[in-house]
Amino acid sequence: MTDNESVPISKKTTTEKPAPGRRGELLATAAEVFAEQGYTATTVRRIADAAGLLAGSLYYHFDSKESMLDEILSTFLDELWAGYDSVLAARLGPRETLEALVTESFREIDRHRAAVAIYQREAKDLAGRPRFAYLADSQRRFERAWLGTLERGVADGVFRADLDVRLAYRFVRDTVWVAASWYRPGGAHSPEEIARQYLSMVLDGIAVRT
Amino acid sequence: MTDNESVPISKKTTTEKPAPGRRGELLATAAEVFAEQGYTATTVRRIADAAGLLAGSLYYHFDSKESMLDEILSTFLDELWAGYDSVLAARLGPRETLEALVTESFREIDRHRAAVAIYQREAKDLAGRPRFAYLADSQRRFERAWLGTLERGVADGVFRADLDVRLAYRFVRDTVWVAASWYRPGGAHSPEEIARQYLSMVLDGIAVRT
DNA sequence: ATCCTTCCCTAACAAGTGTTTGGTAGGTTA
DNA sequence: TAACCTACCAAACACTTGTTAGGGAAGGAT
Repeated sequence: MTDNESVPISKKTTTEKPAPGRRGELLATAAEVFAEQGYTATTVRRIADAAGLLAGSLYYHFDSKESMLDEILSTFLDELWAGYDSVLAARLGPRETLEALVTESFREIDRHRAAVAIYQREAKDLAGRPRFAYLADSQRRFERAWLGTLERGVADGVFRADLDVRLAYRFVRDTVWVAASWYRPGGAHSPEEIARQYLSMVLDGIAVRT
Repeated sequence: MTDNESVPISKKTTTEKPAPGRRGELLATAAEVFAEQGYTATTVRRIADAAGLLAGSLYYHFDSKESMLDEILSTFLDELWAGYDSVLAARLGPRETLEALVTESFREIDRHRAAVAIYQREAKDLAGRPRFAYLADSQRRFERAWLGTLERGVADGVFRADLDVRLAYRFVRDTVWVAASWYRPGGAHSPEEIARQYLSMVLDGIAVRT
């Protein structure tokens, strides 16, 4: 069911974000380890190992293990919503909006692969805690954006009306974001190419038209 | 067609598996907690709490926490492959095989929701450990079944040839199994109904045909 | 009445957890 | 030169983790 392309943890080969200073480097390393092993399964000693320092030294840069996770997720979500908002602000038609959202999503996966993987794994549990309330907020905004686009498309007659819209929403949402679990930046396909193929499947299906 | 293979109705309120005796009850409870919080994040004391006994008492029934996970996953996979194999043995056409596999998958999600969720979350990490080598085996069989069906369909001209088959495989696979993260048995839709709608989207797309 | 099986409890163990404290080497600034 | 800041280490802290050992209550079988 799931792929098993485990990548050995290296010290500095992260293709991740342009990190400002040491703090950013450590965050990128932590994100990589979190994504690979899960948040709770990851010990601060493991992060320190991967970063080349001792566990206690991490606390010079961060308050706690949880605050690392917090900063990783909130940074990602800020950038995600910057992209989404500019798409939504363009007020395109439903189909064009969907296409733009999907493409933007794959670009985010390309840039924040680790953060997306962490989000996928842990968001459901974390959303309950007060500190991570913004995750639940984000989920609601997310649903409004996608579900609204789908409903508008059904009303305009560009999306099929014989489908459960809510089911279609989860379908589209999941198909896009689970890609973070197998996607590796610098692979065979660019984010835009993957988005194009995904959109082709979601919009027109994989069956030959008769 | 409907398998009324006389499954003994347990007196517990869990809609999960038919549990033989106390051991099965405990396994079902553990699966529920694992699915909710993740395996490593779950303490044996938490499982014991949910089951109404003390942590140490679990070790009368099981060797270790890991063996609980093992039994949950292997039991699920055994049943999954029983279903898949009978589908594959029927040697239907590519499209019919795909439909049958998807439908069977949603039935498995319906019956083993917790186990599927655990599998989704942890399989990637576990597959490396020798004890869970069967997870990697299962992944390979899985890929062969789905990818083979898709390739056969392309060769037969029933599936589109202009798509990356490997991408399509991951697309179909993921769309089906991530449903375990939101599906709740006894909800508005039956497994068969969800399968029908998913298949409609995967095969024909969500866009209106022009 | 005795034995045996099933099931659980109490109490502890060693290892690992996130985190704190005090110290220090090296570069930058005053 | 002296003071200061950055980035780290070494060593410990209180706590939680999975797990074990020994014992006992209930009930059916002999």
